[in-house]
Amino acid sequence: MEKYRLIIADDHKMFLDGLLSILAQKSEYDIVLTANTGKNVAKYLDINNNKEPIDLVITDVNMPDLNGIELNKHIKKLHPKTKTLVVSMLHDSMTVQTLTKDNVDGYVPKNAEKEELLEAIKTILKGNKYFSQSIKDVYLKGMFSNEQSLIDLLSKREKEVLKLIAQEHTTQEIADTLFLSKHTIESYRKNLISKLEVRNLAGLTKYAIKLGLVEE
Amino acid sequence: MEKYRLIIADDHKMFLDGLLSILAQKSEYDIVLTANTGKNVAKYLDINNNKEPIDLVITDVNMPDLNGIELNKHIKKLHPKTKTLVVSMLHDSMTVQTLTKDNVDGYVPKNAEKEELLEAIKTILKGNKYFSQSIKDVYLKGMFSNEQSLIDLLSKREKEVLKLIAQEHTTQEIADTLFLSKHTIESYRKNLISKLEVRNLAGLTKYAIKLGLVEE
DNA sequence: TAAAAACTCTCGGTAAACCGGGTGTGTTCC
DNA sequence: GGAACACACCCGGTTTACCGAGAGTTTTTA
Repeated sequence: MEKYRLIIADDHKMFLDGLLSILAQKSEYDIVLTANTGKNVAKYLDINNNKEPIDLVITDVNMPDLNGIELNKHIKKLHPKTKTLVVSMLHDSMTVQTLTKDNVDGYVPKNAEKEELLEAIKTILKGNKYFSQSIKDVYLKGMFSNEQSLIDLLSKREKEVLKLIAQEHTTQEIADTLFLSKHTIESYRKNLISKLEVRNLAGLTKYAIKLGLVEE
Repeated sequence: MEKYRLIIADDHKMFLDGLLSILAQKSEYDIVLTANTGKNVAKYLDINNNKEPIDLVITDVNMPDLNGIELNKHIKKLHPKTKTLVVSMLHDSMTVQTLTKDNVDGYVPKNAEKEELLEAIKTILKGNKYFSQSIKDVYLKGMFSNEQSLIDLLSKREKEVLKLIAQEHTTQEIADTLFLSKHTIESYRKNLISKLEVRNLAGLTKYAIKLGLVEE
């Protein structure tokens, strides 16, 4: 019998060990590689995938170097035959939306039962997609809420300004930094407040964090 | 041979399954209960601990209902013979400081090897403490950095005001809410900005998030 | 019990943010 | 080829935030 070839990527070793324990009981899976960064997975695929293709990469979202979102993008672009399953503890609508947009094959939260994980793996290897109900909920909620397509709600310039705002710079400072008029930055502030439906700088800052523009 | 009686609490079922797989291989441990909230653990201990004492509770920090910090506090107060081991993915200095202050018996990050976890469990059951090197680092860094004892840097009232500030309320609104003078709230703003060494509302908001006073 | 902190309040002034309305470019996409 | 949008800019006016420099009261703690 031909075994399915899997890769697991997660920077929490204990979780990785746990996953390994679970999958090791299943004879049909061959864990080719475990990694704690996305980069290691990408590197492996880039070198070896043509000779011995990988069927499925199971990955976390948060990882150093190359996170799950980037890793998925990389795989879908350069190794389209390799399936991807995201297993993550964070499942905000933005992450879910980005990943589905990037054609991820499945998404299961870490608080799922192991049975569901096995079901997801099986489904994906058959060529179908698998998303946990909670992920679907988040996705739909995101679609119809004010957070709708938060990703491209803001233009590049707006994000740039928002970042500086959240970094505690004043309008004047930002204007100087970007070689723009103070009035321009003031316009951006207005637009941001209205677009993001917040009241003031506090709301803007929270959004900047949510968008990953600034560190907490 | 008398088996050690353990409880595991984590709201990520997959991690829980993983931990179970790892510990099930060891005959000396008896997993009496697994829980996905701190409350369930507390409840179990309160009812059964006198009859059949639990030797060790392994717990995550982030859980609904009753988190790891609160759970540890509860155990140390009402069930002092029961040891506690925190296994968590977040290990900011504040959390570590609070837990050590509350006399936790050990702290291991989730990205530790399973061997280390088993070592930690063994050490604690012998009556000693176990902290991973990375946790010690965080603790020491926290001691000597400007984040020093962030926990009690702010008074209760200051935290209350900071929370409202980060929730996008104006000074006047906060004054009305707390039945205080507008001037008082302005004083708080000033003190907070100076204490937290930030420049404006953006910085305050970020701190409020860091302190867990507001949602992102 | 005395000192330290926390909590409350005052005032006067400046700087910055926020609001509502605009104008005009260029690009992108049906 | 026109609508939609990003991008850049302008203005007057109001509100809020921020700064400095205080002071009195209660509560906690050494």
